[in-house]
Amino acid sequence: MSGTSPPMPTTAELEILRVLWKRGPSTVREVQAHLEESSTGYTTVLKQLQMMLEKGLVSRDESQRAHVYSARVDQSVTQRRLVDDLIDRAFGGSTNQLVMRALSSDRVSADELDAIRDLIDELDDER
Amino acid sequence: MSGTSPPMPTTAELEILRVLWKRGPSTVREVQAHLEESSTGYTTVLKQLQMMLEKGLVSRDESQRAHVYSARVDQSVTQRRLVDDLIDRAFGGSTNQLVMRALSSDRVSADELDAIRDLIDELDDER
DNA sequence: ATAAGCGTACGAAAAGTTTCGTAGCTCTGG
DNA sequence: CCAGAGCTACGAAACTTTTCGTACGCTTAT
Repeated sequence: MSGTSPPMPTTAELEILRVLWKRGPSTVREVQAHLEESSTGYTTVLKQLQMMLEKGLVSRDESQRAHVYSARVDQSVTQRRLVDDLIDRAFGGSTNQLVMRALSSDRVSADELDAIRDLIDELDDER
Repeated sequence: MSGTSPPMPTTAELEILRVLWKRGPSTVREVQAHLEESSTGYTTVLKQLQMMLEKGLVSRDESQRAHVYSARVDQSVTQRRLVDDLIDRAFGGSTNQLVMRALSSDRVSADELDAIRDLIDELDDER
């Protein structure tokens, strides 16, 4: 079988994945139009998508003249992998410390704190 | 003044910083000995530290034959920057979502959840 | 039928990252 | 005094990532 999961997306690849996650299957031109940094040239985006196909990060439908690309990796799984990677690289494997660091930033509203509290209560029950 | 803060550390640089944060000022050899991937060659570590000096990530004391390097960037500030960067790149700027994603991973113990709950209560009071 | 437009494929430049070989200096034990 | 060990400095190879130019094919509107 093919056990190996696709590699971690690079920064540019992640930007593209975010467009695909948000919009669903899209052509190169559509992806390019919806990139934040839409200054990125058309062929650049095309090339990126071709490389991402190679890596298994996206799939494509070639039945139309303009190929249609779809994310092949799940958003939540990818986010999880990125977070876990950062936890390992910068926090010595402690999820806890990452969360503390993220929360002590003064950008989280009271409502959001409530939502997190609820999640913690839920998780707590499971343990 | 010199407003510009040092650039974000790369993966290899972060590994070295982690040693310096943990051990305090160290020689190249000491850093190399304490790297997880201690298979890294001596001159590789030396070169890294020289580049990090150039970038302003570390400082060094040359009063001894074996130069002594110190982290010049704060651990918590660096962690914050890395987390913020990931929040922007992968979570559309939502600290909240990153925290939720990190917590729903089943690696956090009940005690740790308690600690986070306490932090949230504290933060909540401030708002 | 033909030029303009839009699409893919491909090669490769430019920049950043990681790694190490080699040269050369200084200190120390025999 | 001299060989060897230990250190720094430097250059450059091997990769990866990002970006784009160019070539070429298909479709269509005049």
